[in-house]
Amino acid sequence: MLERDLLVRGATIQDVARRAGVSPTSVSNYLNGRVGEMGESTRSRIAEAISALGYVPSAAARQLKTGRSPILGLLLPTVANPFYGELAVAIDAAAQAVGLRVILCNTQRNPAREADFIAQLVADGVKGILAASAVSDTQMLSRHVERGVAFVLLEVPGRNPGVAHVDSVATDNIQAAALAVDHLVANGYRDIVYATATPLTPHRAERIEGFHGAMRRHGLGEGRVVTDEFLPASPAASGDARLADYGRALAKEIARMEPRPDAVVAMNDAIGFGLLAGLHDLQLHVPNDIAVISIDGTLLSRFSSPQLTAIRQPIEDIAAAAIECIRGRWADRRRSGRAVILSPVLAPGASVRELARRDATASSDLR
Amino acid sequence: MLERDLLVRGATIQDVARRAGVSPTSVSNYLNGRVGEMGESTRSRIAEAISALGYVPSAAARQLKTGRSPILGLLLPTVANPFYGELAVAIDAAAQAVGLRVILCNTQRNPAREADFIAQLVADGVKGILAASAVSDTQMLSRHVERGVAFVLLEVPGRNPGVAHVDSVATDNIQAAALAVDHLVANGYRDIVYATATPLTPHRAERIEGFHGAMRRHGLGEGRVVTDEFLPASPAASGDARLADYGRALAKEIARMEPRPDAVVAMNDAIGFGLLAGLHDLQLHVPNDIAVISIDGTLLSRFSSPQLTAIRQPIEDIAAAAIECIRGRWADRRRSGRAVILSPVLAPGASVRELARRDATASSDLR
DNA sequence: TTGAAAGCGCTAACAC
DNA sequence: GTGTTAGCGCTTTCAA
Repeated sequence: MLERDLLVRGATIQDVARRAGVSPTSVSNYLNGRVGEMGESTRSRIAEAISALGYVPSAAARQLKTGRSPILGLLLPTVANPFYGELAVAIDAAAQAVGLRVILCNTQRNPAREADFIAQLVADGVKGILAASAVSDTQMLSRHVERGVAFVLLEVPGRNPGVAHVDSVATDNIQAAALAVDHLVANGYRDIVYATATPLTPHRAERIEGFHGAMRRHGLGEGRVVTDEFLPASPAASGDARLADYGRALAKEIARMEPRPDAVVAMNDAIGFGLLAGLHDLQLHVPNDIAVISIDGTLLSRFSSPQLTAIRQPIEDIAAAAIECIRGRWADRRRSGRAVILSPVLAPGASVRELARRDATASSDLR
Repeated sequence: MLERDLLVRGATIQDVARRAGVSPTSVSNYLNGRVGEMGESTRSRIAEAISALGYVPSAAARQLKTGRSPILGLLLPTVANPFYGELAVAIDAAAQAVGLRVILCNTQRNPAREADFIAQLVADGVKGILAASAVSDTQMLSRHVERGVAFVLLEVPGRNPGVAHVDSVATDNIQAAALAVDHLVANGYRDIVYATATPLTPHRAERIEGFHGAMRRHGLGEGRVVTDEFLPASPAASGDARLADYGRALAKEIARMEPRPDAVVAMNDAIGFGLLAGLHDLQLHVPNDIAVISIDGTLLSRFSSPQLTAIRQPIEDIAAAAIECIRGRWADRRRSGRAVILSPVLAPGASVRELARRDATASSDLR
């Protein structure tokens, strides 16, 4: 009868204590790793009782008592977008590694959904929120921060979340675009254009800025930017499929330019993808007639033909830094806000012709 | 002082009751929608107090008391795979619609991770788990089911989860492959091959079965299957990128066949994608020289050039059915297990030449 | 080194 | 209609 009860309801810390012939306090100490000053026999009897009863501590009770929760909220536009999908996987893994779980919130870039999600998460007792979807309502943000919720803003443009005690982690967009240009210039390309979609979000604007800066630095002028102002603003949900079509349209525009550029930097993989398709339709060979390099370097860039050369965001590092920020703030709520800016890296593909393929292993062996 | 305390700690149901001049019971009733037999003034005073205090009920306390939790666990291989990404978005939306949240668990198809995730979820008090990653340990499964956790198995091959009181939702794989063949035959293609990757999981085997069946039904013999037995089993994590390369290799094999087939059905979008790339490399035009149709119909299929014609899994319906199953089982733990099999649909693209494009609107108007 | 007891915030009997 | 009360399972002083 009692056995049966335990089976259905689950054993409690009391049951374990009774079976081990100790007090609930000792079991609690055991569970929380305070085994240093505990008798050997006590410890082993507790261990036996726990496994015999199949005891699992109740997270709800623990949370009610401590006010802490091992669950994080992750807000992003949509994991159907491969970039955010990869980011979600990396964050899930980084969270797991330190015993945290992640609630997924696909906001579809809708501020109302975003606010709803945050309210729910807070009601659920979540004490850490990672937001890759721009949190627009800074008042609400700081209200939650006051109440002890740690926020990390991901992929925010600019270097400042604008709210006290909020951290941020982002890839250096300016550097990303610059790296793309550097790679092209290093391989003999000179007439480089930048292909971007509208609207020019701050995020996208930064990449353009990086492009112009790098071109100037190489003494190649400002550099031309190709964009299609006439494309109607796409509904957020289907935005991604649109971007590829859009890249295809941009390919036509680029092919018509006089003189025709010899390389193009794409705002992201989807645009790069579309460019590849469009250039192919126009019988232009990549990379012999024109090179393409894209920013982001998601899984998607591995699917194209030729495989896209890309500037890859360090997704794993972003994830690790974000989790680190959350835990740091839990440890010290009052520490000042920090902005972590990470460097992107070149992910070689086959859409840029390389002058000399340097043999990294050999040269480092020689030194 | 008290004000300040409320700000930091959050108001409780007691605070609300005191401010409204009623008992906690009434507030609880109000919160849980039992407002039918409640005085008008009581109700409005509670509402005022709640908003004045910014009161948010504690999910932990509620869960501790009721044993229920508004959070579901979602196990899948990885949301970096666009198919699972889309599935996750659909499930998140369906869950949101009925006030539930979703914890994301990327198992990478690793049984150990899977078991860990489930143990954690159960410890968190989660009472509903959706698993698109095959749950192999049926003993563990039924143990949790005994304790009141509702399970829904997603995309399981075959019609039977094999555990009592467990539901399943899946697309009809046999029908999916058959639909692909039907569409090709209806458009004049006869010599059709099926391109698949190894290992032949039950899931993949069903699609092959559907292919053979449809070919026979059309009097076209068994139909040939192309596969590359020599490809080493790929590590789960990078499996997706590999599949595209694999499709590219299969294209060569298909081009070499005597006689050369005029159409190919791809096991999934990634393979279809690779085929497109490989056929392009071989100077074969799609769909003029050879048609390609893929199964799944994810966002990915919209990115290719030409856009892939695909048999699309009804992802939104899968999500809705899954959430429905969970709630149904919560309502009646003892109801018998059910298997929901959903039909896929044709998603037209440009990789199959269509004999006659029928004008659906016109014909339906005439009838 | 271990135990007793209070209470986290909520819900659900059960009184009034 | 509304209020009183007893826990849900855990952690954490404080005592022994």
